Amino acid sequence: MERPKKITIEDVASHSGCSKATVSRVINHDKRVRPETAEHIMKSIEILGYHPNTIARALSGGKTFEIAVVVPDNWKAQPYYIKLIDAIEDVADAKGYHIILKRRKYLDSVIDLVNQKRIDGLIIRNMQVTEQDLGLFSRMERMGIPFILTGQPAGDYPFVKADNIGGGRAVAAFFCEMGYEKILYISGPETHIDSVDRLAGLRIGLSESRFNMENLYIEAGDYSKESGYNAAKRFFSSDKADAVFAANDRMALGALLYFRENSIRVPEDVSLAGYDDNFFSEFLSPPLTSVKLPMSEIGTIAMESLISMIENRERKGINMILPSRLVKRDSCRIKA
Amino acid sequence: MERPKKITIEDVASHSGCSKATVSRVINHDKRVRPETAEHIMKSIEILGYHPNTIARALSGGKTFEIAVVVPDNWKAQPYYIKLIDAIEDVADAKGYHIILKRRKYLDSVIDLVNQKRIDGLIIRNMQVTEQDLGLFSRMERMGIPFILTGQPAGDYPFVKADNIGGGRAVAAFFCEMGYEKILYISGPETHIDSVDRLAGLRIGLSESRFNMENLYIEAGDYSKESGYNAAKRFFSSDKADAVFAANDRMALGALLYFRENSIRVPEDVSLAGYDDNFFSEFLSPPLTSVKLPMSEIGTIAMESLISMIENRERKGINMILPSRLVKRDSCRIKA
DNA sequence: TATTTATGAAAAAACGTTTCCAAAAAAGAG
DNA sequence: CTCTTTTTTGGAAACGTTTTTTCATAAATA
Repeated sequence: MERPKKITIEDVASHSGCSKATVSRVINHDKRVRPETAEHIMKSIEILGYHPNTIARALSGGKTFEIAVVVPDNWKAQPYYIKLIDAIEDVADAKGYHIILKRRKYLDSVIDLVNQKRIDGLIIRNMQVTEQDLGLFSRMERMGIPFILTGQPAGDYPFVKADNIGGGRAVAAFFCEMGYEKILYISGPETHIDSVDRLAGLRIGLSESRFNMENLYIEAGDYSKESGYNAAKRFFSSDKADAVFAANDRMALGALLYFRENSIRVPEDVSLAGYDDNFFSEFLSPPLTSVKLPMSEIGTIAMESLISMIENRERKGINMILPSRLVKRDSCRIKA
Repeated sequence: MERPKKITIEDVASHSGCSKATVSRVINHDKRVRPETAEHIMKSIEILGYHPNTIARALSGGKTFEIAVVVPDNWKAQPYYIKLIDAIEDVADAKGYHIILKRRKYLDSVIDLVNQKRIDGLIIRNMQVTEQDLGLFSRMERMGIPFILTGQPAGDYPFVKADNIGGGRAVAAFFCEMGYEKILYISGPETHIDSVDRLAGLRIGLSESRFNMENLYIEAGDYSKESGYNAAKRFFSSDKADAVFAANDRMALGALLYFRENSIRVPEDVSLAGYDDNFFSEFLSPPLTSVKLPMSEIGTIAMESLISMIENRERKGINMILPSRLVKRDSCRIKA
């Protein structure tokens, strides 16, 4: 149980014959210290193996080098969040930051962290914007704690998000290229901007290819596997289409299950595409065509931007929309 | 940019007419303060809306209420880690702790946190034990920072892990029940204790059911999908078996792909089981029989135990092995 | 009644930084 | 060489707690 005897700034001061103040200035790269003095102190630091105590630093009004990352409660359902977090951590570590992970349900505890100034900033993955969110946002703004949204933009706070319109458009272009003439879109909840944007993109892309809009049908879902199943059932029990585009992969999976149960072959009888490029998509049979979200890029850019806001006391953060990529797999086939 | 004026212990002291020391004692439930005084102070705290500053607390030698959770570099491949983390966070939040997430590759930064006493404890998911790990473990022990392993036990440090032997045994019992008489085990890396344990469990279970051990075959893999594919290919190109048990789901998936390519029907021609009950297992066709790891339970117990070590200054942590559960799905069928 | 012992509360020291302010040293101007 | 300006440095306060020490009062013992 040996106590290795903490080396403090005091020790460095006495060893180098300077004052604590000067040593502090040296470690913080304050330019108003004579170069020779600085070098001398650096040597002492080296010899003693001194490392500044970050807690004391934080107390004295400095930074904590911790940021919070808030993910949705059910992030388990979307393993791509791991990519987001990994990217954030990569940037964070390079700059000496640590990340505190929080699910949305524990927002109260995040608010505590903010009030206590225990974090230098936040990255929030918000799928919708509640009153509580807005309260938190404005409080953070008042307290001067920077944050970045990586889900839905809100107010004019900084955000980094995926281009859902572009994704829908890419699917449309692909569908037209494959010769589909009758298309079913399975939507998410009406209030959910992602689903709305994807549909908007789909419409834009279809128009661009002179698709006859009367042959675009829409069934409502709620992002769940079951709702995808039911949407497919509602439509296909009395009708048929060349292709189905679901607003997310889980609904696409639901539709796939319906097709399988009813001997509708994919892609021979109907082509199918989803969105998110969820973990399981490539393992389905047939592997599912989907749109891959740029989660790594979002994480990287969000974190870089956040750090820049923290370190340069920038008030204004970025607004950025990153392109998504269509991943073509066997669930779509050219129409004969 | 209004500064809401921080309320400190000083304010509470003057408002209540007591000293900072007494207020501090009240917040920390020190019993040597007269109940009436305590109540009076509590009222002041209530009125002023005082919340102790955790950074100052930490500096003054107290706890930080932060713990680090270390996951493997490629945790992305194993989405069940999210369950582990969620369970840890649930317990943590209830007790007022925050979790700092770190991948194994950033262990240096974890060591910094330890040296600075910026965390009260750690939960480490370690798949193997390196020199660097052992160094960290012994340093933490010297510094009196509690930690718990949730992967491989090492030294006699506390751990919580899944029962791999029991899982293998359950598969064996199930296989015998289904009437399989010739079985292929696709192993993981030889050095990997999980795979070894699963095989050991398989052997135990088979013996218990008087299986003829000469009909147990083994092909080596390395946990990757490709290695599963190749293992299946090596064996089935010149032989056949009633059932295949892969040491993890990804290899089972690889085998499944081989079978599909070679028109070997699952489960009609061969039954298949994996391990981990990975996210995609239930979405395969056929859905894959697998062994589900008790990740939530591991997380809960690890965190509860860690907190108990932290708060009671317990030296000795727990050693615990939690049962795994066989999840039967359509990839296995009774042998005619 | 005088002396010791508990008990409750205040004052002060400690934790390790940063930063403000003033003093000292160096540099520049005349 | 003196006076002013600028640069560099040191002392001390501040950050908000916990903890140790000290002190006073009330209760208990002699």
